[in-house]
This record gives sequence, C-alpha cells and structure tokens, in this order.
Amino acid sequence: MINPKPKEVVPAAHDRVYRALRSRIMYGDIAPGQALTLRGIGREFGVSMTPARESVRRLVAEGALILSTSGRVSTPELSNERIEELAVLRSLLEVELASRALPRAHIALIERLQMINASVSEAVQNRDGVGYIRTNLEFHRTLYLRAQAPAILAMAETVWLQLGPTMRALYGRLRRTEAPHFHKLIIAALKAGDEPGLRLAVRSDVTQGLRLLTS
Amino acid sequence: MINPKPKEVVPAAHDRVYRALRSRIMYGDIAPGQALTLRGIGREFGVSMTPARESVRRLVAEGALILSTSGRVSTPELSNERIEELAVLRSLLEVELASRALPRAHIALIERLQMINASVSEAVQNRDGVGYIRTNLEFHRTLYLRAQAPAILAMAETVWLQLGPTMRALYGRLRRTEAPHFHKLIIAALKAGDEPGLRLAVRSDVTQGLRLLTS
DNA sequence: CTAGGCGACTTGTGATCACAAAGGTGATAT
DNA sequence: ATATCACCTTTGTGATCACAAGTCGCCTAG
Repeated sequence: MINPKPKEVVPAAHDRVYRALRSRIMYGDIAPGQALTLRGIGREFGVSMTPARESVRRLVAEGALILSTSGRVSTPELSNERIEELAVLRSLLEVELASRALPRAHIALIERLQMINASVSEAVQNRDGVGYIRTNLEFHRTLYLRAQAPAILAMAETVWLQLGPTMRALYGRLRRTEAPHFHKLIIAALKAGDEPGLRLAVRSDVTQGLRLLTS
Repeated sequence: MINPKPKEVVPAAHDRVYRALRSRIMYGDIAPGQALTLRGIGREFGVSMTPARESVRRLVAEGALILSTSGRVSTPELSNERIEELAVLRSLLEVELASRALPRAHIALIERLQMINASVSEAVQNRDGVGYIRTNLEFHRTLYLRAQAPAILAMAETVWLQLGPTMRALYGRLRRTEAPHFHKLIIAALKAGDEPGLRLAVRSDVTQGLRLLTS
C-alpha cells in the first residue's frame, strides 16, 4: 500500500467543536462573563447537545470556562488575585521553556521569530486586538516548541487559555503603537546565547502586559 | 429560614463519578496502562454512559487518562522524558507554593504537618503504597493551602494526578523503611522561617522520589 | 410607581438507542 | 504449526427524549 491511512479523515464532532471554542477563547474572541448554552453551541456547529456538552466539559476542566452552581456555563471574570497567580504561572513555566529552547535555537528559528514579531507590530498598528493576541502567542509558542517539553508547554497553553477573555478586555482598551519591546530583547538574548538575559526578558515580557490588568 | 440551603444536596452523577475516578488515579489505585470502558464505569457507579463519558472527558483533559486513536481510554504509561518534565513542573510549582505559604505558617500548621508526617511514616512501615501516596500528598496539600494561591495549587494537583498511576508502580517496588527525610527538613525550615532552606527542601523532596522512576 | 409572585420558557442532566468502527476469536488453507 | 480471513462481540459516538431546575418577564396588589 502506498498510502495506507489518511489518518483521522473525519475528526470527531466533539473535537471539532472543542478546537473551535478553544481558539475563540484563547485569542480573545469572547468577552469575560459571556454566557454560552449547550443548545446554542450545538446549533452553531450543526451538532446535537452531546458533542457540545463534551467540548464544554473539557474546556471547563482546563479553566477556560466556568460552571455556575446551576450548571450554566460562561467565560470567567478573573479577580485581580487570580490574574496575579496566572501571571506568576506564565513566568515560571515560560522562563523554563525558553531556557530549554535556548541551546536548540538555530538561526532559522530566530529568523522565524523575527517574522512573527513583524506580524505582531502590524497587529498593534492596526489596533487589531485579536490579531495581537494571536500573533503574540504564536511568537511564544514557536520559541517554546523548541524546548521539546510537551507537558510544560501544554500547561503554559492552559494558562493562556484561562487568560484569553481577560486579555481581550485589556488590549481592547490598550492604546499602544509600538511593537513589543521585550520581544526584541528575547531575540537578542537568543542570538547571544545569553541565558540569564533570556530568562529576564521572558519574565519581563510575560509580566508587563498582565500588570496592567490588575491596576 | 434557619437553614436556607443544604447546598447541593445531591451532587450531579457525573461529578460523583469524576471525583471517585480522580481519587483512584491520583492515589495510585489504578496501574499504568489499565484500560477503562464507559459502559464498565457506568455499571460500576449505577449510571448510564452519559455521566461516565463526561467524567472521563474531564479526566482526559487533565491528563489523568489518555485516549487511544480509536477513542479507547486508559491510564497513561509515562515515558521517562514525560516523567522528568512532570518532576520539573512539581518542583517549579511547589517551591513557589511553599514559599508563599512560609510567612503564613503558624505553629498550628506545623503541628498538623508533623501529625500527617507520622501517618506517612506509618504507611511506609506498613508497606502501604496507596496510603503512602495519599498521606504524602496530604502533607504537601496542607502546606500549600496556606499559600492562598488556588490557581497554582490546582495546577500542582493536576501534575500529581498525571503521576498517580506511575507513582503506584514506583512505590510498589520501593523497599524503604524510613520516613521521608526531606519532610523533616521542610518542617525545620518552616519553624526557622528559612526561605532558601524551604525552597531547597521542597525541591529535593519532590525530585528525589521521581528520580527513581526514570532509572 | 414599586415590590412580589406567578407562569412560561430556557437550560442542563441523564437515559436510551442506532450506528460504525475496532478488537478478538475461531476456522481454514498452506 | 502458522498465517490469514471472516464473523461476532465490544466499544465509543452522536442524536433524541423526558424531566427537573433555573431564569426572566409580565401582571397584579399595595
């Protein structure tokens, strides 16, 4: 057989719904406190309540959605204390990931990061909040993939997911015209093979944005 | 009304099943690679497939169970690389939690930790693997609850959950008669208010056990 | 005009069913 | 004796339904 298996030709409905909702939440398409209904999700994706419920359960388990006592589901409205915790988590996890990626960061990776960073700048100039969040996370994910640490990366993505709706609320009222400064520091540290500098740059980049949220 | 609401008199079936399975997995009642079936779970708990599926989905999202490509569900058999990652995660998260708990650790907490530690020793002497895992985690959780950082604690518990079946495999073949040494160091550092010592003791305690797994 | 209550509608939960795919088992051919 | 194939059982998936609890709006009484 030349082509033995197209491998998962048709993804399961619950998985498709899960991925779509996850993207929306992580990239700030949904505002904090927004309510969702199982029947509404099912209607939108052309499936019954069953896959809708499964995808919602999964997202609740990841902290992307919260369940009220009566089972109603909505995006979370994070308290300042919770935001501070999530910022610390981002810092802990992403500094570790960056540190592990450093010895594996070849020139091709650095060039790719610079290209992504240009997209970030573009999104900032266009006042495109969702685009900013998406490209910013792509910048970080591209670097961290080199760490070859899927468990840690998955945990970092879970934190991003929890912050998604809140980040939208932030960057919606953020008026900034410059590209992210710390991204340049990260790239410079990567080029120089400067591990302490990289750790500091990542910590700063991760902390900076979230600090505005708790004001 | 004197007693307005007994508050959630009857927990939802899926939640009850979830909690039961989660306990089993976290405390090492289930061996790595053990297969589960939705109908089997439903039969055991006297519910239909629906709540069984929801609880399983939730546990899969937390990394406590894995889904084969065909949807079959089982406990994970962790690779050495994955175990090393999870050990690093434990170290990162729990050092932070301990550090935050330190300024809040009064004498009553320390005494409670000593009592729990006695139970740990007892479980070790009785060759009670599950009891050891349970009391050991209770020791850590009791300390970390003082950190007042629910998001970080939840993430740490997720890591424990992922390691559950594997820890069982470890402590099953572990032949040790002494109580955990590093727990005493943790308690000593708490008494002395010694933050660097506490961080080191927690990191050592967390790393020590898992190091044996990757041999 | 406002507060309280009643009723209709919305929503989540859990059970059941039909279906397709995967796994296992036994028979058969070489 | 072993490899292969067919059949049957097991299993997950998704749709539908009945039911209970919650939510919202409207109406009425004060």
